[in-house]
Parts: sequence; structure tokens; C-alpha cells
Amino acid sequence: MFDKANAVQDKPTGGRRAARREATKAEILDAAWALVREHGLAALSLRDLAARVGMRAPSLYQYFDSKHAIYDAMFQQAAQQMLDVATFDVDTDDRREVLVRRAHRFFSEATADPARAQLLFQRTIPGFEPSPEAYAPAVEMINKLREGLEGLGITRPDAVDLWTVLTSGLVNQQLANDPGGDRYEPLVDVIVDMFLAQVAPDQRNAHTKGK
Amino acid sequence: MFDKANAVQDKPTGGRRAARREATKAEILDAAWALVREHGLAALSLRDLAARVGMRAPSLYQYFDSKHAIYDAMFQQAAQQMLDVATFDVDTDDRREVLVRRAHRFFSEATADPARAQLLFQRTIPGFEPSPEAYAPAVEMINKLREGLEGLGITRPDAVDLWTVLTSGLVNQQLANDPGGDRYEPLVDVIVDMFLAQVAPDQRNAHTKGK
DNA sequence: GTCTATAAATGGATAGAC
DNA sequence: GTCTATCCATTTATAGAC
Repeated sequence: MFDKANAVQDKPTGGRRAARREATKAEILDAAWALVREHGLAALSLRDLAARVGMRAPSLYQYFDSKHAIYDAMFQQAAQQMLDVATFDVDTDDRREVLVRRAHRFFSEATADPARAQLLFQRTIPGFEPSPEAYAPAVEMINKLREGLEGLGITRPDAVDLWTVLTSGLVNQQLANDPGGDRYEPLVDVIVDMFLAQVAPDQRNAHTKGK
Repeated sequence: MFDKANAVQDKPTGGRRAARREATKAEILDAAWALVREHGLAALSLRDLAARVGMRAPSLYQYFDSKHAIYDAMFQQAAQQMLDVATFDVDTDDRREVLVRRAHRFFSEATADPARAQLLFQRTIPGFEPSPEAYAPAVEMINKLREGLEGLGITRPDAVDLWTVLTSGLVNQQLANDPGGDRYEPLVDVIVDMFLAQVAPDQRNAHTKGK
């Protein structure tokens, strides 16, 4: 159970000592996020990271087995954050309004942190691939998305892929062509209309509940 | 006119000596493409590059002022290739068919070389930004796209952004979730239908020429 | 648990011989 | 125009003192 690769991360989570340990790990990850936002995802170095938390580089190995393990933990955090965004309550029964609000929320959250988007949606770090554990929230997000669409009566097999093409396309173009701006934000409503017209053309203005 | 930064690249293009020189530069760029396809865009090193063309690293500085200058030349080549793709003759008058063929061509070309797509569509190399010269074909591509849409009677101001969101969204999802596969290829036709229904709903099946 | 010291490698770029 | 030699910086990671 405690093989070499995971020995450092797999310490038990109970107890005061373990709690302090987790707090330090969280502090390291916070510092890592600050650095990649400032200098770019690929520019993260263990020296800089250690300096920012008041350590020397070798001390980081008490908390993470490698630089990739740090990226992995960051990936899991990012995926969990996007999962939270994808599952928030929209508080409306109107189908179009549900999708509009979800799309806006996803768009603003995904474009708010380019470094996070790069880690999560692009494969840009040489040799790094997220572990199954880190990837789990992303899988869960797709499942929630599929369930959400089904709940709206959208059951086409390619509906999920179509939705992710539209939303990720918006995010990617925003980050690539107008980082920090809002050029593509008005298109959120447009792609929702396009999506609904395509996957549910016969009930375009229908509501979720037929009360 | 021949300032320090551009002195190496700005040699005149006429004459046998200059021709040989351009041939060597082309050979270097070909080797660079082979390397980034094999090891990733960010993993390109001048030592490896020189070795592949039978040189030592310092000799590359006779042809390019810096590593970024090599990336810049590669960017220009990639942008020119995509411009060529965007302006090929589609040989049909049917509006939907025009868009379907262009979208398929763009999709297959853009997904054929992930390293090229990464250089062209993502901002992943720390500190590198394409020069105006290298970027020119990309600007031209957008102009041609706008003209092409106008020629089809599609004049909405946001039509170009909408089209690039759809096409780049497909490409990005294909590269991110199924590199080397064809999972998103069937959606090309779908996004064309969605696009037409949105930007020209009243003439959905109209032809370009009303003959 | 953090440190110093260092390994071991890689990187881009320059000087100057030939 | 290409080379050797080298500079100088940087990287991740480990060993072992404290």
C-alpha cells in the first residue's frame, strides 16, 4: 500500500502532526499557483517555489516526491475547482437559462486563470500526465455534465462532446486572442442558442418542468 | 536598416551564395520540425538541432540570431501553411458544402501536427512572441476568412469569431482528448449546420449563386 | 524537518582558432 | 563558415550533517 512512488503523499491524515503537514503542503501549492500565474506554467522551478515559502529546494522533497508530483496536485486542485463550478445550483427551471448560466460561469471561471486553464486543458508540460487520482474530478465533471444535459431532456450521444467543443472553444479563443479581456464573452449566449437549436430544435423554448 | 537584431536574417536573397544559405536555413527548420514532433515543442534544444543537420550548436548562429528566432521562423511557416489551407479552392457553389469542405480541411490539417498546432494556437513557450512578420500570414488568414464568409452572404460582425470558436474548439478538443484519433471529426458537419442556422437561419439551404 | 553541499546534466550563447 | 573550448546560468534531485 505504501509503495515507493507514493510514500511521501500517503501519510495518514489524522493527528496534529499530520494536520500541520497538510497545511504546509497547501502553503506550497498556493505558492506554486502564485508563481505560475506570474511567470508561466512551464517556468516553475523548485528553487523559486521553495524561496517563496521560506525554504530551500531540497526541503520540498519532504512534501512532494518530485516536481511532477507538484504539478499533479495542482492538476487535481484545478480539476476539483472546475467540478465545483460545473455543479453549482443555477436556480431556474428555464432550460435555456440553465445552460446560459452554466456556460457563463464556466467561461468566466476558466478564463480567470490562464495558467490553470493551460494545466487543465492543454498538454504542454513535457513528460507530465495527470495521475488517475488527479484526473478523477475531471471525469466526474463530464459525468455531471452528461447527467445535467439528460435532466434537460438532451440525450443525443454526441451532446456532451458538442457542448465541450463550444465552451472550450470559447475559452481557448478568449485566452489566445484577448487574454484578460472580454471579447468572446457575448458569444456565450450565442453558442447556447446554437446548441439548443441543434440538439433540441423541436422544443427550443420549452421549460424543464411541464407543469 | 540592418540593425543588430536582424542582421543575420536580412541578407539579400539574390545570388548563388544567398541561395545556398537559404537552403541551409530551410534544412535547419525542417530538422527543427522533426525534433519538435518527436520530443515536443518545448523540448527543442540547439545541440540536438545542430546534431541533426550535421553541425555543432554554435554554427546555427550563422543562420539564426537566437533560439527564439528559430521559433519565429517556424511560426511563420506554420501560419503560411494554414493560410494556404484556408484559401484553397473548394469547387462548389453550395454554401453549406463550401463551409463543410473548408472546415474538414482545416480540421484535418490542424490536427495532423500537434506540435504545429501548439506553436500556432497556444502561447506555451515562455518569453516567445511571434514577430509581426511571422504573424502576418495569420492576419491574412482571418481576412480571407472574413471575405469568404461575406462572399457567402454571411456578414454578421461576430461571424468570424463564431466560426473560429467552432473550428478551433473542435481542433483543441481533438488534440486534448483523442490525439491521433478521429473522435471529433464527425462533429465537423454538425458545427457547420449550427453555424449556418445561427448566422443565416432564413436562407439555410440557399446557394451562393442564384442562377 | 531543514539545512549545506553537491551531483549530474542541460541549456543558450560567445570568443577566437582555423 | 565551421569548429573547439568555454562561460555562465539553470535545472531536478540526492547525501548526509545538524
